[in-house]
Amino acid sequence: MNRRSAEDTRRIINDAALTVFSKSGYEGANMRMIAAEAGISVGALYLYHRSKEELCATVFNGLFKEFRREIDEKVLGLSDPVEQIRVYIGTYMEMAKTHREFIYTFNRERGFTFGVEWKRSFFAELRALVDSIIKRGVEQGVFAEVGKGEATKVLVSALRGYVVSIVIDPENLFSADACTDILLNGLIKRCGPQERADSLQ
Amino acid sequence: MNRRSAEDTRRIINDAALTVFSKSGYEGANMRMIAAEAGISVGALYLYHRSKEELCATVFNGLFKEFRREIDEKVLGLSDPVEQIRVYIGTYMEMAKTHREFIYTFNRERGFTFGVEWKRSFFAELRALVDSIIKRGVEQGVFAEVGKGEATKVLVSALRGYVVSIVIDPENLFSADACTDILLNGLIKRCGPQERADSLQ
DNA sequence: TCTTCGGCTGAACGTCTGTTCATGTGAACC
DNA sequence: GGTTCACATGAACAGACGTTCAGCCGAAGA
Repeated sequence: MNRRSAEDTRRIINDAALTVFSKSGYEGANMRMIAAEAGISVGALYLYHRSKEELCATVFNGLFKEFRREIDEKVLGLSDPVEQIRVYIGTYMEMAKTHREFIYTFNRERGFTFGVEWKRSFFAELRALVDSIIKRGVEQGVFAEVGKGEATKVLVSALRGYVVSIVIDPENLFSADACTDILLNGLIKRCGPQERADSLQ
Repeated sequence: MNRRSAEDTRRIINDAALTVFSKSGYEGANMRMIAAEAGISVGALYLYHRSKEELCATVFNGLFKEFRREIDEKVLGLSDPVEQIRVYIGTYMEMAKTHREFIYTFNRERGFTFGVEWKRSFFAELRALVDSIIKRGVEQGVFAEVGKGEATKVLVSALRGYVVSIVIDPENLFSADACTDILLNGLIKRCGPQERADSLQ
């Protein structure tokens, strides 16, 4: 039954691994589960990947690149910082919902310590992107300056918390519009002539 | 060497369990580690707790009560909603830093599925508290109304994301003041006569 | 001194894990 | 038909885990 090419098998394994890791986490998943999901033997996994770690790393790297590409594609073309923030938030939330568990797993899993370096650069890149958006907004006089990059961190944290909520507390999910509204306009009621920017509800 | 009373041993075990679970997570921790930390034998653990699950549940429940008590004590006495939000954020962040890993572990750990019910009620209670603060603020005309409880969810998520950052991305930590400022006043620059409320920087 | 008993020990057990390796299989070429 | 080779198998291994249990220890009462 060696119909399949090595290339096909590799893809099948990667897909199965993504499915299983997403459903069970890194430590919760085991090689037998992945093999079963791929309809393949345990031994075959080791023909394509040196170890569980390396398999997980491969899957993660693919997902990261996809995420980064999509965010860049949608955000970098826009010129209005307000719009950029809105789209960033929307895209992030969409991606998070699509890859729910895996993103969360890779954020958390203790056993997945080898990915630390990638995580750092991943977060750093995303933060740098948001940072540049906000900085430009400040220069244009649209955004207020809050601390040194503190606004970026709060925004990043809100989205990070959103991912957590997806997995463990769905009741806490909010809409992208509401999130954008609050981060842009704040909770305090504005009573001056200045209206809430882009009030969407 | 049976100097100690059962009560003392029970306390020693709970303390050790908190330490080990915090450091290694639920799945990462094992009974031998907890026994070693407590200076006790593995068997003794089972004289006081039926299983690893039950031990973790005990530790978690204690921490939850402490957390809830402290939040209530500091927030409920205040009358100004703005001040309540500020103190809530500050207290939450302080508690999170103190119990870093454990809070995060209990938020996440897949192996810790049995605590799901407690988690739900824990989150529900905290959300209800914030919700009531914001609702009162809206009634008093201090806060703008955003969706149905959406503001609460964004605030909760920002703090939840803060906890995540503590553990996996310390570079993303922000100050309580900055967080309060952004959630209250938003990112958009206010150019009317209305100043940023309680601007702290 | 002997018995009882609360408190404790840690080797042993069964199960599950990541990984290996001797072996099988079928297509493609000689 | 025979050989080669890429692809694949799954029983077996070594280690780690949660849990158990036969037994130890020292104080207190008889």
